[in-house]
Amino acid sequence: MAEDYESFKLDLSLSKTEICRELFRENANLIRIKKEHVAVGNLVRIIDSTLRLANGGGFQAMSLRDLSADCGMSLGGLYAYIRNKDDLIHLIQRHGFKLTQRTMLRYTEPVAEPRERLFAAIRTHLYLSELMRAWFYFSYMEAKNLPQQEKREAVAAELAIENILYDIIEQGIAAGRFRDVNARLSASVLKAMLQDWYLKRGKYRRQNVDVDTYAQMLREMMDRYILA
Amino acid sequence: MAEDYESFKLDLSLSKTEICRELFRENANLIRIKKEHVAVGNLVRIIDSTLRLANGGGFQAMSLRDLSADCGMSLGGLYAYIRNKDDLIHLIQRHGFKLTQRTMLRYTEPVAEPRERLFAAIRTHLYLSELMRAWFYFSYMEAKNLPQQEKREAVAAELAIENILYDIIEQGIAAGRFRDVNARLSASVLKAMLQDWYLKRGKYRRQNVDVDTYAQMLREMMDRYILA
DNA sequence: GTCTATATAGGGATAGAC
DNA sequence: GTCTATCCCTATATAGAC
Repeated sequence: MAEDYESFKLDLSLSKTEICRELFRENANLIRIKKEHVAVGNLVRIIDSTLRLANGGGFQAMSLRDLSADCGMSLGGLYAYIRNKDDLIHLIQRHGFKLTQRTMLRYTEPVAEPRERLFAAIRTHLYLSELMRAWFYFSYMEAKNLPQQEKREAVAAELAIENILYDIIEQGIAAGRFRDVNARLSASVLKAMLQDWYLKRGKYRRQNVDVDTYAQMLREMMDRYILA
Repeated sequence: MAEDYESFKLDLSLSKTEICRELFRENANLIRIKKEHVAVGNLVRIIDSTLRLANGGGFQAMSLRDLSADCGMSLGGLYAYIRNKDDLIHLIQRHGFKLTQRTMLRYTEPVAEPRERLFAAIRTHLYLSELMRAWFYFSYMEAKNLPQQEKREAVAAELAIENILYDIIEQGIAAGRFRDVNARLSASVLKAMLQDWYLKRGKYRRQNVDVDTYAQMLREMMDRYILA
């Protein structure tokens, strides 16, 4: 994979428009607008505004009037893209998880050596969350406010990401490259450190820690903990 | 300090009533009820319900009508304890930070040896968050929904807790017991792992990981990362 | 496909009885 | 010190014009 964050960005070349285009195609049944170029352009603004407003004061506190004002669309117009307010969370979350899982696999599967593979996983997660900070933050913070069924989906999706880490660690242990640690628990605390990167972004900026520095820190931590 | 979680609980002997008694005394100017035994009893129920309801679906989504029904008090009666809904967050958060900081210092300051002192900090944080899980979870999740001024207070309070970890690590480096790591960054990621304990409590329960197992895991991680 | 106007419900907060 | 009744506002969601 790419050597640093800037190369990763170029390699992935993931624009807001492209993200929303895929999101539109996945949810064509739900969205009443049929012309792709119209729908995608509006979705970009709707989601952009949702993330900004909700990450500021919480999703519940953001009224659809606030949202429509911020994204430059009328209140009635919004309802051509969603059936109700909660659809917005679901839309954003589901696509985020899908994208994360796919990207994690794309950059880890080609790497055979366990230690490098784990590092690739660490970097991919950090890089992607750096690129889509607001998206990740929103998904994390609003997960608990979902209705039962969708909450379970969200928990399951989170677990799927964690399982990618778990599998790498297990594989490393089986290959004798890693010590015989508790792989599940190791994956969990690694995940906690990965998530802190987007949850406390401001703090790390104040510390002058950039994403590659943070990645190196986690690599060293895991190396020391886990290498045979 | 105590050897395990159960001994810690006995040593600290912190009941809901005692927590709310102190909270009442600190906020006597704000609370209109003057008889301590009356006020404390009601505060216990109010806060208990607030934590349960807000941790379920978010603080904004919890109406004061829900709250009054849950805690068995009338809507009008509630307003003798708070001036407005946001007071509830502030009340809970401020006292939580105070209690955490005091408890952390109480159990770490007597320990001179850096490695043991760091372990004492780890265990105290985990134990306290185990004892007051709902409280910690609430404080974390609702911090971002506070108005500017109070949000800054919350960030500062969080930093004060992190600084306790930072100071211990710095001290260990100065004493030559720890490697010359980035102390600030080390404290930050340690904090992330400590917080994951109360943020993902359900996950760890499903893994059959109890608080002392988790504490040992973090001790080993930090040992391997930081020992000279 | 997007708008304005509006229906309907439920929110926070207060007044004043007990 | 606690309750009931109520004020007033803003929320989500929809109807129907353009």
